[in-house]
Amino acid sequence: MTDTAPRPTLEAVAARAGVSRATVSRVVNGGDGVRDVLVERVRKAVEELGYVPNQAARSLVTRRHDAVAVVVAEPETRVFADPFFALQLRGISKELTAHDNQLVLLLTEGRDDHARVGRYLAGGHVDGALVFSLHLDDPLPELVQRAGVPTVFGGRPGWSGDGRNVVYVDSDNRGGARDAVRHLAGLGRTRIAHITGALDQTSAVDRLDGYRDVVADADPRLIAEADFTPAGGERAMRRLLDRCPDVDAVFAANDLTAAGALRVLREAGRRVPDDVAVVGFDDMLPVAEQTDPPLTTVRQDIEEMGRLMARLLLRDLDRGTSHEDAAGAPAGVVLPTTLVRRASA
Amino acid sequence: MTDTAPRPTLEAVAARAGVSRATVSRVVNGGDGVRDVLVERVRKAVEELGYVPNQAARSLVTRRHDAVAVVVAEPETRVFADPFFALQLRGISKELTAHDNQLVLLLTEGRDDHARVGRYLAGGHVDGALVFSLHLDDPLPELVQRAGVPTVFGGRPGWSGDGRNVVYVDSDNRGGARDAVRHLAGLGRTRIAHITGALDQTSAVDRLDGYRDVVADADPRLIAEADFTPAGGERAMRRLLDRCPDVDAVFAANDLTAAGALRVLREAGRRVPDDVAVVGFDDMLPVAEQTDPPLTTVRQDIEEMGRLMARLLLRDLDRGTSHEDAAGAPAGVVLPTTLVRRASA
DNA sequence: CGGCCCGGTGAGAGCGCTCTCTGTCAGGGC
DNA sequence: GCCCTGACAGAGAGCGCTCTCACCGGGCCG
Repeated sequence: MTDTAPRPTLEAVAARAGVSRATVSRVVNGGDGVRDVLVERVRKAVEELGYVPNQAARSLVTRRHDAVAVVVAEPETRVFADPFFALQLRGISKELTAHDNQLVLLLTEGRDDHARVGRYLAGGHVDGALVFSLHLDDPLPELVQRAGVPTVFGGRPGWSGDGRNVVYVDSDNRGGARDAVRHLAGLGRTRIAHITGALDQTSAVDRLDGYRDVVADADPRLIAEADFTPAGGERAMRRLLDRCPDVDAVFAANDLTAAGALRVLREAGRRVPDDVAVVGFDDMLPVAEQTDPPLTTVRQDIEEMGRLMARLLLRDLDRGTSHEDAAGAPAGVVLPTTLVRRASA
Repeated sequence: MTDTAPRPTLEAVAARAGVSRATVSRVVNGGDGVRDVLVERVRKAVEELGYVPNQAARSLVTRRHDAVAVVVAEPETRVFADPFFALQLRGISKELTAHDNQLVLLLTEGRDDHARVGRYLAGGHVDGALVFSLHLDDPLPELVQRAGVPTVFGGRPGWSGDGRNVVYVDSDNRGGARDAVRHLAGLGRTRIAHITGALDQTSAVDRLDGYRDVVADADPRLIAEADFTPAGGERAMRRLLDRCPDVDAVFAANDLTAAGALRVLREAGRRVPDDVAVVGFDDMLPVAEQTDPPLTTVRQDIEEMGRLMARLLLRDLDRGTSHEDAAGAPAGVVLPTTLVRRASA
């Protein structure tokens, strides 16, 4: 019962339409150079038989798969703790779908898995790859590049790509950080602290750089290193309060960290934003809106990032193995951020 | 330079090893019935040439793809607002990877997209599908079933599957809800309210049923309908406070809703848990741990759900088109939940 | 009026693999 | 010594599609 009726082939459609296989193929693939009468006849036959081309057979000869791999390194990290990834994926999916490409998801689980991913990509199962790799020392980018698959990275990879130009899409972490700190300064704050993210990630480094751009002469004690987690934020805030009791503003590397800081400030009896103003980063909604007070933060258009990554990759694929246009192609695209004002600053 | 060197074929490996294509094929696919000497020779040739089988060619003849589609309906909803989906995906990915299957992600964007998904599944590009569909009236499950692809659903679908047995994996929403309410009762609370989730989703219905199991004679005014959002939780809590000022406990259908309720309670000057105890559902970490006070809630093993879905599907695929074993196969697998005690109840 | 060109069509050769079927050789039973 | 058997190896026929190339006829140029 469940037996799948043998799927109709090109041959079957050709027979029914009274034409050759070649003609059916032409019609199915756009129908250029075929008389309208025949196009119509073929279309009808396709319809009646419920013909769907066999992708495997097609790929075998075209060497195209119309499929793109999305590689996410070490999902145990931050990636999975917030909707960031899901949103990006959605952007990617939309763009790929619009161009009739499939999305093959590859989640890596620890170092051993890298080899598997490398093998898969080198195996030529997909036309290109979209790679998310957070850590500076991650071997994945290089591995992917070596596999010879056209690739676009999500976030600036901490890797220069031995000569080849690395294409990536990132948020303007540095600019966003600058905006956040300037906002704080504009509020008249003079002792502005920064709780960093995990500094083995470019986003954290860039945000720190942005902070420094504005507070060039920052008291080094005003910078506390953390790791993008709430607990890390708490610890950092305690340290900060301890060594600089006069701190009157905090720019946290992300919302989770800011939430932790907020809690410590409340415990310490500091009023937010009156005594200490706080700004986060990400605009991670379930958190930013739920904190007390709601968090002023820097928003990035995450879905658009995903979309752009896909668009960049597809463009590359379209013009073949991105030959000598290295000079012209933009290596990195940086998306703007916006400051979202809520109650915390 | 970027030109991919022509990938070695079976033929090439055969030539190098001095055997026939058939023998290489046998070795690559397990190597049964081939003398050890030859196996070794072939292995060496494969290694030296860096041979990777062409999946397209293989699929063409085996009609197997070793790929599974994961279909997520309408990611605009709750699915994408929390790490739920990401965790499930991770479980699925782990299981699929362990069995050398690829994960093709299909996100649907509105109704029109259903057709696309149906076409894709019917097109025989994947061996099976894992489908997440939240809403009772979602046409997707039926569509997928009609496509004739072996399928496992995530969450109990609100659809009986005209005769065929629908396989799904779900959390014990009803049992978890019972535990939550019993916990509240055990605390001596007598006016226990329930803020429901969106009742067009089976999870919300099941949780409501669980509540009713324990508070059989519940005052109907103690039940306030919401929609799984924080804002909905706020509104529901206000209504509750309004019509039953003597409420001394609240079981919210999820953590987000509970967070909203918490805020309204604080505004209203009710102390939690002293005046009103609150329990959530999901144990959605960024929220449950950040609320004030931290939320007592019902945890579900989300990653395991994903894993189990994949396992069930692969089992089905292994024994061919799940023929007449309908009677024996379990239609639904329900995973247990556990109550996580924090400060709110 | 003959040769040419050109849009439109069909024939056929693979793409790289699997799998059946045939062939071979060694060993054992009679 | 002959035949049968069993364990391996190889030959070859496709899987369903694309794409090149040959072919055919009609309009056009000379």
